[in-house]
Amino acid sequence: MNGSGSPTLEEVAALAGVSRATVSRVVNGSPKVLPDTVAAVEQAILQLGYVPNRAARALVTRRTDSVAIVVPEPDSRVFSDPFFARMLSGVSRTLAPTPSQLVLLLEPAEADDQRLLRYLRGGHVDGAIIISHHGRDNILQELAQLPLPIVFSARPLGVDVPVASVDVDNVAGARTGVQHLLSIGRRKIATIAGPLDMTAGIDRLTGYQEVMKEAGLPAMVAYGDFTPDGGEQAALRLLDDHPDLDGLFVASDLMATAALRVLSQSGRRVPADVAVVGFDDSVLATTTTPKLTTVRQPVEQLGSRLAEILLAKIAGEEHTTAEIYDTELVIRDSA
Amino acid sequence: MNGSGSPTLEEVAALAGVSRATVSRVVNGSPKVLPDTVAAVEQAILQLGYVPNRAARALVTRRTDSVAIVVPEPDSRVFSDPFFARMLSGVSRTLAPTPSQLVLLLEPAEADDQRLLRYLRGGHVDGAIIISHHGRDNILQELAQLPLPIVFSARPLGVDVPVASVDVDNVAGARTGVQHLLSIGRRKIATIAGPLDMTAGIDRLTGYQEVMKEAGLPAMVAYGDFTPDGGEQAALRLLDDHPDLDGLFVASDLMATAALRVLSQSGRRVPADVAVVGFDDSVLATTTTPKLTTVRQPVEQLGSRLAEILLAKIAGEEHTTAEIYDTELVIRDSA
DNA sequence: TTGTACGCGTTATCAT
DNA sequence: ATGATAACGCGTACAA
Repeated sequence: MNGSGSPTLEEVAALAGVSRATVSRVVNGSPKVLPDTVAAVEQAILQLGYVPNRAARALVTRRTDSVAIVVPEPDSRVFSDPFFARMLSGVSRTLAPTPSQLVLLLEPAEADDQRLLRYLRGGHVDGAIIISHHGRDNILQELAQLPLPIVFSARPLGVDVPVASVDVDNVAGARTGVQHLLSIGRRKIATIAGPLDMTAGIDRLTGYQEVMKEAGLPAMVAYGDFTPDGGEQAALRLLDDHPDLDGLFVASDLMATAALRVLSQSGRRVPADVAVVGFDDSVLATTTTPKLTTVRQPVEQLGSRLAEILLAKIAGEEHTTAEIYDTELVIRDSA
Repeated sequence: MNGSGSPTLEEVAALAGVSRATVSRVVNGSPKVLPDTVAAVEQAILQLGYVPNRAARALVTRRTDSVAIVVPEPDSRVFSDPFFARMLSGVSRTLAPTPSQLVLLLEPAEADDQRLLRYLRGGHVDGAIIISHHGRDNILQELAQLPLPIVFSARPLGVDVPVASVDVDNVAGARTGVQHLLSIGRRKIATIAGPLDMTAGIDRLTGYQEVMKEAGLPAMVAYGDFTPDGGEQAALRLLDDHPDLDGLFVASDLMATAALRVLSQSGRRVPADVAVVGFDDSVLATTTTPKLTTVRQPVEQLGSRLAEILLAKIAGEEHTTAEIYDTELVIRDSA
């Protein structure tokens, strides 16, 4: 026993009557150790409750067995959206059976980008997953160029080097949603789009615009910022400008919930007067009245895949492609 | 430069023309270093982009500068509730200015408790925050007895040793909510309680029962599991058993949203026919129709305080008391 | 004030 | 198959 209470390799070796090296081999599953020796060592490990010292190991292997999940967003919007928790859940699920631990790097207050970059460059983690929504400054570009395995949760805006990323097909998802509104007979279809400094905002708007154009219908757009407040403002503007609209495609469930409320308060029935389609299929979608018809993104799966790719990159594989996953229309009561 | 690309103390020393030890002193802010020397060293550090190797440092200091946030819940309910993200945000906020990193320990699949305990005992982190909702098995008891600074996010059920914990006054919060229903003239007040293996479930029910008893009114209770589905089932049962109820106190916003929907579908108007009060003040509360009146818990603050206490314990302070924070009634449209 | 020298617990190389 | 032994990068008595 050393001072800190944890037994060391040395002590296990002494108890098992072998050398440090042999114990190390057993711990790391080396094939060339006599079964008898293995048994003796394992017995000693059990008896002492030995746990390898990660710091010592990291020092020599130059691997930390930990990966970072980075949220380089100074504002707390990320947290109010259930999206983030689902992502985390997915990442964690594929990391669980590996030795890798999840280190959370958040930028809660004013952006101290240099600190973040220093940390990532300092060899404290083996790789990083970037959950970023905005193309803020050029932090994404700097992250992309780090000499460290990195994957992005969405095609990072304004980055001109090839990166690995995982995302849903936002354009196609939006198309599905708008087409559904068309298919149930709506013609005066407006959209509440997300901010244009996020790929999700841009692409979902594009999908809406494409379908409307193909149908020969005029586009009606208001912008929100993916928050309930933003959704509310946008919905009010829309009703003001186009009181006769009969369909509404909203770029996120969080904003859609607010829109539903605004519609209801304006005396409109959903879906009878105005049919509403959201985007995400978050927990929120089933808490509204009526339940929200929405475009589901498989967020947990994205997170899971993100982790898989990162692990592969850490293992040395090249990977600089954008993986795109399909969305799925979930029809409930609002459209 | 060594193989990994990061410069070492040695290289900084060479460039600055001093010894390793002196550089180390500068890095760690030792007071007795000549200003000139400090300047020279800092210049060298900057020039080389030196970052201390955390593994090497941890090896000798026996501190890891990282704390764990542990969610020993095998099911994913934690993630569907915005509560968790807010907690994380609070913890992260007070950790940000410190050197400590946040390590996330989740138990996504079947509980591998021993693995978790081994990890925590292995000196990989300096301390841990336990976010636990259930009194599952005796994992909490085992955690509480670990030779490691630990704080709990709520008074842990079934633990008979003194522990440090932070929570809101759930009894008082529930009382406030129910009293509000009384104050607006409701007399047939039911509750949707949480599960009785969580302190939040028990205490909020207690608060409800106390107030009802004091008012000489009969209690009407249905149980949910803090999910929307559970809330829906409970609401249906309640309406079935007590079709004439005019007030409803729901132990969580997530369940309350479902209850609102059930009430609406049953043809009842909220708050005209039935007034509803939730608990949490999560993002959900403003997404419903009508907006939810609810008992706010300062979740970010709890997380923040949790981190503060943990840091203090790591620094050597004793701390085994339960800190209780106040809730606040947020009156919106549902009651 | 600064430098020397040792030890932290592990892996990896090289003998045996 | 196993055992010495040398790194890994850093902090810190102890010396100077």
